[in-house]
Amino acid sequence: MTVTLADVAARARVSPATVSRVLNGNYPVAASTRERVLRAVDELDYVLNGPASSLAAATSDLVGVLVNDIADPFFGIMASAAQGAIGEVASGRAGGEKLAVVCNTGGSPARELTYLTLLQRQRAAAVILMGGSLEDPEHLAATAGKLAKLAEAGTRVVLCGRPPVPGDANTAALVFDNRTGARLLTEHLLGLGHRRIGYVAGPADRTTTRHRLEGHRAALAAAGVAEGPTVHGPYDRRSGHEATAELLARDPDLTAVVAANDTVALGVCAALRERGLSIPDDVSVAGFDDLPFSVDAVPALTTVRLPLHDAGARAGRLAMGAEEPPTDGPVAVPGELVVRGSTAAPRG
Amino acid sequence: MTVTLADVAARARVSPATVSRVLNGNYPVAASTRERVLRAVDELDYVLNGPASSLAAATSDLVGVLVNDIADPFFGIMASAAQGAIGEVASGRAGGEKLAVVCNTGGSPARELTYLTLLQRQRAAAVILMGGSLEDPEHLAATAGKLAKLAEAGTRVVLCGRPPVPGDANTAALVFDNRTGARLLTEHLLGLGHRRIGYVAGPADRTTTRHRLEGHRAALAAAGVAEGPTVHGPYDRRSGHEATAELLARDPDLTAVVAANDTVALGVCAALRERGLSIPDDVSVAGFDDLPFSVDAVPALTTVRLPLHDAGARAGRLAMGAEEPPTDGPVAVPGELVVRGSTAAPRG
DNA sequence: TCTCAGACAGAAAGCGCTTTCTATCGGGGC
DNA sequence: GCCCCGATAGAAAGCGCTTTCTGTCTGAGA
Repeated sequence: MTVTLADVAARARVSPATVSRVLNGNYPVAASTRERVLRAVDELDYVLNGPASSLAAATSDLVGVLVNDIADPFFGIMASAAQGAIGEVASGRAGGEKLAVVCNTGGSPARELTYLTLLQRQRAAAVILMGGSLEDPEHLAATAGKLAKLAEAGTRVVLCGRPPVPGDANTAALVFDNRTGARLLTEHLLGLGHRRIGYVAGPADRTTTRHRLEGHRAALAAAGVAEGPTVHGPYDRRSGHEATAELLARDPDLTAVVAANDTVALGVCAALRERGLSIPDDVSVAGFDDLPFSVDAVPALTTVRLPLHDAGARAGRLAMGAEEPPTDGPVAVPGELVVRGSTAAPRG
Repeated sequence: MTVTLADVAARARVSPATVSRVLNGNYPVAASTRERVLRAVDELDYVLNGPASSLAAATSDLVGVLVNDIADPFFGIMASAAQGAIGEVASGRAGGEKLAVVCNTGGSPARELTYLTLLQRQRAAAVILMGGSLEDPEHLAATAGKLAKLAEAGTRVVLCGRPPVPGDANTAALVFDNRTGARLLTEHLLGLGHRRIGYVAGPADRTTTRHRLEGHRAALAAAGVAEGPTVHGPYDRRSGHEATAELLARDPDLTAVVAANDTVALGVCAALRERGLSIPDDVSVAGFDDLPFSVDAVPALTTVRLPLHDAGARAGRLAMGAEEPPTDGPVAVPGELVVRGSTAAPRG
């Protein structure tokens, strides 16, 4: 029925071992033999049996990329960059074709663990975890345990945009400097003269949420300005939309709103407009991430640009072992303040 | 080193066969035995060896979802829905845990084929191809061949938003009715009184592009209105931005622009604004897909809503065999015209 | 009491590949 | 002319699981 290595070997009049060696290219094979084998492979339309190969070699060519929300371009961009980098590295290695796949956890710790187990089952070559994590100690411990098991089994683990596991110095980590980015953003607002700043934060128990909030508060504290109202919600536009009403109810004299990210900011803008408030004349709005649509918002969004593409690509290379991770802790990826039309000095 | 089935068997004082049966739940095992096995699994922290299992069973628990661009929410939403549905169906079956993974082809035919081969290697349980395909006969034939091979090997193949392979009646297919959607949209514009309508199309050789363009032209033809300028480009905002200049150069008196999709429409809006043209007073703009950000554009985008989530979920169920595909051709998924602020009657 | 069906459990044969460990074959060095 | 080495190729032993084929044992029916 299906063509096997043995069939190819028979056709090429060599042993299965030789065919395997030709296909994996890690053992000297005479050019003429190689050619004969390759021809047989072609003629028989042979496709390697992945599971058999993985079983025998005790490793597979799967690389898993876990993301919190695949429908969010924030993750899409990073994942895409990682896949691209992985493909690029793989194409330069004989028989190194990797199956880079992205798994959508939907932000659920349970699904994250499930995916990790599934990848562990497959003896994945590498796993990249993208995006902030839940700060629940139990889940953190469970994840750390899984990652340790994976690493132990030879799977390369890379964190991208997620704080390193404490005490685990040997998994590569890329972390966005959310704190500094948020601080710069709030400083910008303070510099414009804003003193009543509302904040629409992400889910309360996520690292990203906390870090951005901390940066925001640090800026406020440094300037001696009191913290305005803060509302937590998911990282989506609806959250921004709903939170705005709450923010305004708590402080009707708000002159600026900082959102957890650009998507949320869009919701904030919509809600503000619905109430007849103009941006930035009545209220300034700022986002975070600088996703592609942010420049097209009206007015264009002031935000903090994160080098999503670069970070994803780097994570991909790290996962392929094509780049050495720094030995002294995680790589800090800085964000860059991008000032656009959605922020301005508050009305006289 | 690593714990194997045999270790678990030894610990539970049963044969490996029994452990396997407990884990796969498809053979009667006494409750007490089952419990003993499960405990052993737990105590030893056993993780099934996927490759070994797949090899022996000649099938794996991988489900591949191929998308053209993972950074585009259009695909993200569908992929997310599909993964969700797959997870849901899987959780209802003992040992039916599936590893739903999304693969990003970047619209490249070569990568599409590569992924298909990789998935074939893994003996994937199912493959879902999302989004329109290239219309190159050679690539079409290559893809059709691969899909036939996959189906033959027992992999379930589902097309979502991609026209069925001619002559292949047994792979399930969900197709968006892009033609009708596009026709409705252009009819809406015509109804408002527009007679000079520019069109920013997607890449020339894609099915989606062609179908939308055909619907647009059909509406024009039915109304006896001459076709305005048309420019092709990728499905991104930049394309819309650049195409707008071209469109305006070809016909400075354009009163409306139809874009290939919402993302492109955003680019069109930006370009129009940069030239000091107001939307919809000077020029009406329409998109397609109704992605989440479209309602937040200013003005909100008139577009054609595609039930991306539903379609993705359905594709997922089809891939799991949890829903029977219709025997009489593909399922046509209709789009719904959504009229918002970006379109209005042309100026006097 | 004896038989037999039904419910479980075990033995063992692979699944298709990788990878040591062994040949085998020409040559160059002495 | 002999020995040893480098370059290739083959033999064969698994990798860890699934599954068919056989039991074994229990209780119901006769």
